[in-house]
Amino acid sequence: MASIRKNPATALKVKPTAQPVRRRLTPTDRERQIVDGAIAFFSEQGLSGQLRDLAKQLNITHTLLYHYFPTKQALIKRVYTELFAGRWNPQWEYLLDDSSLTAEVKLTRFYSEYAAVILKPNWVRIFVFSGLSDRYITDRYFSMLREKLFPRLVRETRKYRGLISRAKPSERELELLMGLHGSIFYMGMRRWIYGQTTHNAKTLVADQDYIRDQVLAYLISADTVLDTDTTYPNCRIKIRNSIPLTMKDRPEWPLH
Amino acid sequence: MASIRKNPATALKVKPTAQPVRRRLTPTDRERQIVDGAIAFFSEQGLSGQLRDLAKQLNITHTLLYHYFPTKQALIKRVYTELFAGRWNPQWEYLLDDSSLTAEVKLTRFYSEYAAVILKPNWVRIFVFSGLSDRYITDRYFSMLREKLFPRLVRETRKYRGLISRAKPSERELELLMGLHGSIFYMGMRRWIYGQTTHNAKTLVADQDYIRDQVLAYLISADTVLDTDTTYPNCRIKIRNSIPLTMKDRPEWPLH
DNA sequence: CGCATTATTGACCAAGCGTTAAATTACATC
DNA sequence: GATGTAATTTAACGCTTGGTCAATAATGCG
Repeated sequence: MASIRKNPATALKVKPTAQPVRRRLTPTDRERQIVDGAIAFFSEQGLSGQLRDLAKQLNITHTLLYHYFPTKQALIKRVYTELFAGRWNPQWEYLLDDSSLTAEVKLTRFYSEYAAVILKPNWVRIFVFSGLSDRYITDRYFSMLREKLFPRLVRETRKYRGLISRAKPSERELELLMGLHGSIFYMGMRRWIYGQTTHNAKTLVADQDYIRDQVLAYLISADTVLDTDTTYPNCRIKIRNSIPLTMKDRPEWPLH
Repeated sequence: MASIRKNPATALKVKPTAQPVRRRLTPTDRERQIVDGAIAFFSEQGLSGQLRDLAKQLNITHTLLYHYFPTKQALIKRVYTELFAGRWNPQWEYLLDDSSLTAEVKLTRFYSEYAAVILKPNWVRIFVFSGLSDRYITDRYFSMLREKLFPRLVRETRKYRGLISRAKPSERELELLMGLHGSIFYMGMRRWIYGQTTHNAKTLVADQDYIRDQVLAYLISADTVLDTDTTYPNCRIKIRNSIPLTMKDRPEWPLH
């Protein structure tokens, strides 16, 4: 009896009859079920998914949703906070501040753990859905990254390059860093938005190798690329003049 | 008279009165106007944007859309082909095959031109919209890239590294390459989905510098990183054992 | 058991959707 | 200027949407 109340979901599964006599959960359980269901539902259907479909998926009527959330927006906002807020691990900041570790180790370790948290279908899809609509979550999230993450990464990159500047990160340093950050987020894009790679047991291991590659690529190139000038407009990197960027001077090739 | 028929749009603009007596375009012009408007509209509102709003934006009734496109899906499909098909420049393949240019030059030049084509709000947003919905366009597009672009880039990367292998690109080579590709696409994400950077006159120039940085970062690191093993599962890169990837062994830090 | 509480539901609404068909009206041609 | 063609609009349908509210029934408690 008590077990039924504590875990109604499993209690239901032992009754395979088609009769849907599954009602009156405790408010806490029902709300939990709704939020979890909403996360899965919206990440699949997008934020414009219909409440009736979500309710059907939960085996309840859509009106019950309004008993727990006054409006659809409120439910979405709840999904946001549930999925994004509180998933930032404060220990990451201490990890990146740990002076006993090298930059390679810190960046690789951080991005491995970070990727394990964010590279999930719900996270990636709802994040992008938000970016495409009102940017409610993306705006908040990036301001958090700009405050807590990017400065630390730039600092570590400088340390790796042998610099000890405390100056504000230059546009160029940040842009190069966004290359690393983007290349890792792009893993999630390919996997959960473009549906390209299959996610099997070996994936997690391969992810760490991939991330290490990308981190090393970033650090190595930061050492080389950034050692020329500080800002883009006056970039004097030597290859600049050797690469004609327009196609005008290229002769007409025969087409297929 | 004839000029009015040939370019009704401009003829309308000289009449600033609020009276909307702008009707009866030639079918070609109207269809053109609808398609262009739909591209702008759907990239803004998403593919679930309402036809009535699109029509209002075009100063026509939404039913007129059905005179030119039998269904909304047909209009969307038209937007797809208009926006993505035919924007791949065949000359890019010749550029990448040109044996008189170095890999740095070719990759930088290619990605600069490529970015100028795809890093536009319509392109990026509709592309991602498609990936989130039925993947109609993204599937086709990536299979095109896999056929025409990625093999060439891997080949050039090998040439840059001093290799002359004609072997099928390894998973690791491709993954590292996706880092480059993703870092450039991520420019579009940040700009047109996250709405982060403002697009001013200097942006195009800065883009080229950014792309050059990313290409160099990729090539430099490919030379270093890939010079260890060929596949991820057996990667023997020395840093591997020196980076403990889990946080378990890290002592508990004091939280804020 | 009986009662009060409240989780849950069914019926309903107004607005908005894609879509269709018929009615209008702008224009080319004679 | 009259006429036929067809571009365009008006009107309307059936359906779905987010949201409301009174009615219902499952549960805890005395």
